[in-house]
This record gives sequence, structure tokens and C-alpha cells, in this order.
Amino acid sequence: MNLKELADTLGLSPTTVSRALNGYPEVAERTRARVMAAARDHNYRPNARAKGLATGRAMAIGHVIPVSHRHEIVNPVFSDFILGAGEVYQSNGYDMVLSLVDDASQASAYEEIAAKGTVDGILLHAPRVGDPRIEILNGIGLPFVVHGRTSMNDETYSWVDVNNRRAFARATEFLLDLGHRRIALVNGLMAMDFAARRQLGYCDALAARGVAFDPALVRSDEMTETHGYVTARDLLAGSAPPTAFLAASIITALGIRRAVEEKGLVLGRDVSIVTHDDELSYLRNGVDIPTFTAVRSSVRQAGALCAEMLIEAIRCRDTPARHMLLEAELMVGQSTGPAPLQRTG
Amino acid sequence: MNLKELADTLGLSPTTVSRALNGYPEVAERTRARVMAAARDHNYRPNARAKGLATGRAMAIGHVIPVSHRHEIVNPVFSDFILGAGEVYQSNGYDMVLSLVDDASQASAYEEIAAKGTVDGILLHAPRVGDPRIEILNGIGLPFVVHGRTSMNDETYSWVDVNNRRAFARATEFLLDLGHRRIALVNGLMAMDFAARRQLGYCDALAARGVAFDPALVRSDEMTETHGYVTARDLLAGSAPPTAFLAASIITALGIRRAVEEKGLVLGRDVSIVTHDDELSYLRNGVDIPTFTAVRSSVRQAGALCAEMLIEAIRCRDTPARHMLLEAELMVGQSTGPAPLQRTG
DNA sequence: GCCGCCGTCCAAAGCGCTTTGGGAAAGCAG
DNA sequence: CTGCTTTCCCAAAGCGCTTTGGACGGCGGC
Repeated sequence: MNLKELADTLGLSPTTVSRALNGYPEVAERTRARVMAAARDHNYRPNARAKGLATGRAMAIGHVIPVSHRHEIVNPVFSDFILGAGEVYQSNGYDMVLSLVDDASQASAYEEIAAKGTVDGILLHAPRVGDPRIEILNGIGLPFVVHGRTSMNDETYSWVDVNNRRAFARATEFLLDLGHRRIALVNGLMAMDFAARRQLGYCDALAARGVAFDPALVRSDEMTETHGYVTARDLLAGSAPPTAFLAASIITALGIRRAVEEKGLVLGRDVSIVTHDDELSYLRNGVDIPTFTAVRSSVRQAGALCAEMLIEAIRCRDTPARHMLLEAELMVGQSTGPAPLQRTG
Repeated sequence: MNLKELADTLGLSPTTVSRALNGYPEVAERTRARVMAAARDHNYRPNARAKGLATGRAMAIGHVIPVSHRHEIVNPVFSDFILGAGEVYQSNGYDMVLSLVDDASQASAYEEIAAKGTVDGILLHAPRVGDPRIEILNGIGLPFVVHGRTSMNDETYSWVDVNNRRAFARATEFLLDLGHRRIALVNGLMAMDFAARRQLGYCDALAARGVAFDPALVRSDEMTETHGYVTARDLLAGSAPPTAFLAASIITALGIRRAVEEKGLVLGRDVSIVTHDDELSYLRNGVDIPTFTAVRSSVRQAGALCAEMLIEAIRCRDTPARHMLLEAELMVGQSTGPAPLQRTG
């Protein structure tokens, strides 16, 4: 059933039916009611492609997911982010289209997406330090919002980010307050902007208390369980093992805990862990009391905020760039405790 | 730059340019080369909406993700599945569009998607036992492939599934061989088809060895870390605790391990775990030797297979339904060992 | 009674592409 | 040279919708 057929059924012109359905005033209310009823009865939906062609709007938003061929890992927070964004899209009538793009063809991919006209805006994930994609997108002229930031020219584009620096400074301070002095940072890949900021926060807090920064205590890699495990096992086997760990994600923290417990140490007594917690739906941090002490910030909420910001940018194309810095909340759980008395050896 | 402009630049008609770009034979090779070069130079891409309108093909595939409002959980395997499917789509020129649909509006959602015409086919996730969506989709007439199965009328639609029954029978046999008799099954939600099949496999294996089925040893819930932990803690605290656990996913297994180790028990000695392993990219099962003994089957590969099957179904609309049953592989890791001698009390 | 306005509807153009149905030029055989 | 096929190209219709620019009748004001 298309518009013309529906119009024929009603003995009206396509023009009138279109206007009736889209809420234009030039149609009698009685007629509009008749049209609406018929549309419902016949289960009519306007063809999205035709509508898009006519209006110039795609009513869809593109998410570009970088697929690196060296280390093919899907960001585990991705599905929760999508959920948050998706709900906002849905209630605003937007579709969500995903494009997997490998690192090599990043530049051309965005131009292609823009030229094809399948989307009205783009949501950019996982920006790297000094990510060139932002410049590319700015050049293309399609509205976009970045989940996260990249170090330079923050003002030239819209973003939603967690205050990673503050969050990790906060977490570090908390551990310092508990008397820990050897605090390991099990970070994500340093090429990622958020990882760089987290390390800055960690260093800030150490410096503020006059604790020397020890590069041997900082490790960066993809945020897998394995990375947490291997790193913690390594560090704990050293001559001057850390008494506390800062983890970049709950998944990493799980790996760290495994190494800790495997060594017969007790979490919260012998070793403390503070983790960043994205509040992933499938990895809730404990039932009532948080298992891990964590600086937490819902990635799902971030998804919703990004989506709202982007939709607004699409509606009014020439509004200035907007920014939203979310503060993570420190939740004390069972994985932290006072630093143990200095062990000899 | 659109087709008409490109044609004008070249001094050709839109018809010829279109044919040149789409590989039709009615155009001189010299002209074609000229057109191709100009298209590249001007960075021309045909507008997808217009192309779709003209051809009737959307060159996009829809993934419908159920969002239940009671327990809002995103399937943790989802992102890996998407990755596998996405790569296939990309290399075949298809876009991927995601729709979040809440349980209430499942039926109408599919009709809407079909009528809107944004996609050429649908990939169905996480089918439930006797899932009504399959009937709906069959009625709509849009090609679709199910990742998983539902119990009835397997022949009437295309699916890709792991042989869950066999996999869990296999895992159970393995534990029985090691001498375990009290084997707990920490399953996913029983409403999910795969969970039901897994339990069947478990029961099959017990029955084949004459071991009585104890309903107290079977627990079903969403496959979170918390579920694994809480369930295992409960069961281990009972008067006749299990000596082995079957976990529905690595995430659940992590929770079980936590409960085991918290109780001071040693994995692979006091308690064994066999888990299903979807080979999630962010939760690799160990570095060299698998941490968990597992029946494994890559969900990413399943995504790719689903995508291929669906694209084929779209290309030849009236091919019969196809089915693909993947066998999971048993990988012995460090989480299993001979059943401990019977503890008294 | 005439004019102008308003409310209601419609015809037709246009969005950017594909595809049908020629048509002109070139090539070939007779 | 004629008639036919082949090669290469084009004009125009059409995909399903929106939107511009009227058309038409009824109404009130003067």
C-alpha cells in the first residue's frame, strides 16, 4: 500500500493525504481523521527511501565502528552505548546504521557515507589522541558528535565525555588516603584519548601528594580480562609489588582480581583495586554493595546524551558545537582497604 | 555532485553515465573508462536513497534487538556477532541498520520495518522458545535468517545455530568421565531457546549414564557475572554442594569462579567448571592454555555465516530455507579435574 | 452585487537514480 | 548503393514521496 493507492481508496489526491498524515494545516480536520483511520486500517507506512529523497532527510544516524586489523577487538562498552543511543533515536523516529570501517580506509569512508546520503549525522566512537577523523568530519559538513574527546581543538566539535582525568585523580587520591603508595595503573591503549587523560589524572594526584611516579607501575593495553590478569600477575611477582591497582574497566579488574586471588592474597586486605565502571548491563558491579570500589559513569547514559545532542544538531544545523563533561561518581566497594604494613622483601 | 552534474561535465547523458558506472555492456569501453575516471576525480557516489527508490533494493539489512523493559540487558555476545556480520555486509555493499524494539511492540515493529522499506532482509536475534516473531516474519515476506532456532517448525525458515544440545551433552559427559556426579547447570533464561536445548543436552548425558537429575542443581537467569556468583555461592553453601558447574557463558563462569575462590576452594581440584565459550573478543579464554575448559563456538563466525546466508536469500528470493548447525568444540583447560573424593557432610 | 479572503483541495514538478524503448551512426553483406 | 545488424548513446518514464502554485467554492464586507 503506497500513498497513491491510499489516496485512491479515499477518493483524495496524494497531496491531501500526505498533508493530512504529516499534520499540515491546509486540510480539514474531518478529512484528516478519515485519512488517519484509513492509514491505520491499511497499515500504511510511507516508504522511507521515497520520503528521504523528497525531503532530503534520511532520518537515520550513522555509527562508525573502527575495526582494526591488528587487534580485532570490539569495544565491550559498545553494546551498552548503542542501547542508550538507540532508545533516543527510536523515540525521535531515527534509524541507526552501523558501519564497520577498518583503520586503513577511515578517511574515504566518511566521505562515502556523506555522499551516499544514508544518514543525517554521525556518531564517532573511541577517538584517539589527535584523531584525524575529526578534521575529516569537520570538512565534510555532516553534523557529528564524538563520544569522548581528542586532545586538540576541543571547541571545534561537539562531544560528550566523562571527566576521565578527574575520575582517575579521584580514584588515586582515595587510594593514597588509604595509605597506598605503590599504585599500579592498568590502563587501556595509550593511543586512546581517554587512556591518556586517565594517566594524567593519576599523575596529578600522585604529584599533589609528592608521591614519585614510577613508570614500571603503569601498563597499557586493550582492556581485556587477560590483560588485567597478565599484568597483575607480572607486577605482583616483582620485587616491589604494588599494594593497589587502578583498572580501566571492570573487565580488566576481573583479570586483576584473578591474579590477586591466585596468589593467595585477599582483595581489600592485601591488595586493593579501584576500577572505572561503565555500568555495563552484563557486568554489574555487585548486587547490593559494589564488589569493586569504582569511579562510575554509565556508558548507556552517555549514549543517550550523545544521541540527543546529535539530533539537536541535525535539527538546527548551524548551532555552535556543544560539550558535555560528565563527572564520574566514586563508589566505595569491597575491593579496597587500608594499605598493608610494609612487607619486607 | 550528482549523476546529472557528472553527466553534464562529461558531455554525456545521465543514462550513459549510470550504465558506465554499473557495468552495463551497452557502453563503449573508452567511454566507460572516461566516466570512471571522472567519477573518481569528483568523488562521486550515487545517492543511496535515490538508487534504492529506483531499484527497489535498499542495500541494507536490519537487525532487531529486543529490549525488554523488565530486565534491560544487552546480550553481551551482541557486539561480536555484529562484527562478524558487519564485515560480510560491508564487503557485499550492504549497510546494517539496528532497531531496538521493546517486547510490547514486537509484532507491529516488523511490519513497520517491512513497510518502510529501509531494509532488504532481517536478522533475528535471541529467539525464544516458540518465538512468535518467526511466524510474523514469515507472513511479511521479507527474507530473514534467525541466529538460533525456536523449537517448532524448524524447516519453515532459515537459521544458523550452534548444536547446543550436543555441546552441553558433551560437556556433561566430560565431567561425568572425570567422576563428577553432582553437576550444577547455571543456565541462561529458560525462555531462551538455546537455554532449553542446553538443558536437554545436560539431561541426555546424565540419563545415558544413569545419573539422577536433580532439579536443585539447575538454575536459570540472565547470563551475568552476578548470576554466576550468586548461584554458585548458594549452591556451594548447601548441604550437598556440586563438585562441578556447567556455565552458559564465560561471563557467568567468571562469577562462578569468584564464588569458588571466595570459599577458599581451588578450581580444577575442589571444583570444576566447564563453560560455553562464544570466543568474545574482550573475554578471551586464557592466553595460551584456556583458563576454562569450554565447549566453544565463535559467535563472530556465526554472525558472518548468518550474514552470508541472508544475503544469498535476498539475491534469490525463492530459494528454500537453509539451515546450518555448528558443532562446538571441547577445549580442555585448567578449570577441570577429577572429582574430589566424597566429602562427608 | 461585487470583491476579496479563507478554507479546502488538487495537479504537477521535483528529489537522484535506473531502465525501457528507441535512434543515429557505423559496419557489413549483397 | 541498399538493406540489415551492431554499436553506442539518449530521451523519457517511473520509483513514492513532498511541496509549490494554483483552483474552486463559500463567506462576509462594502
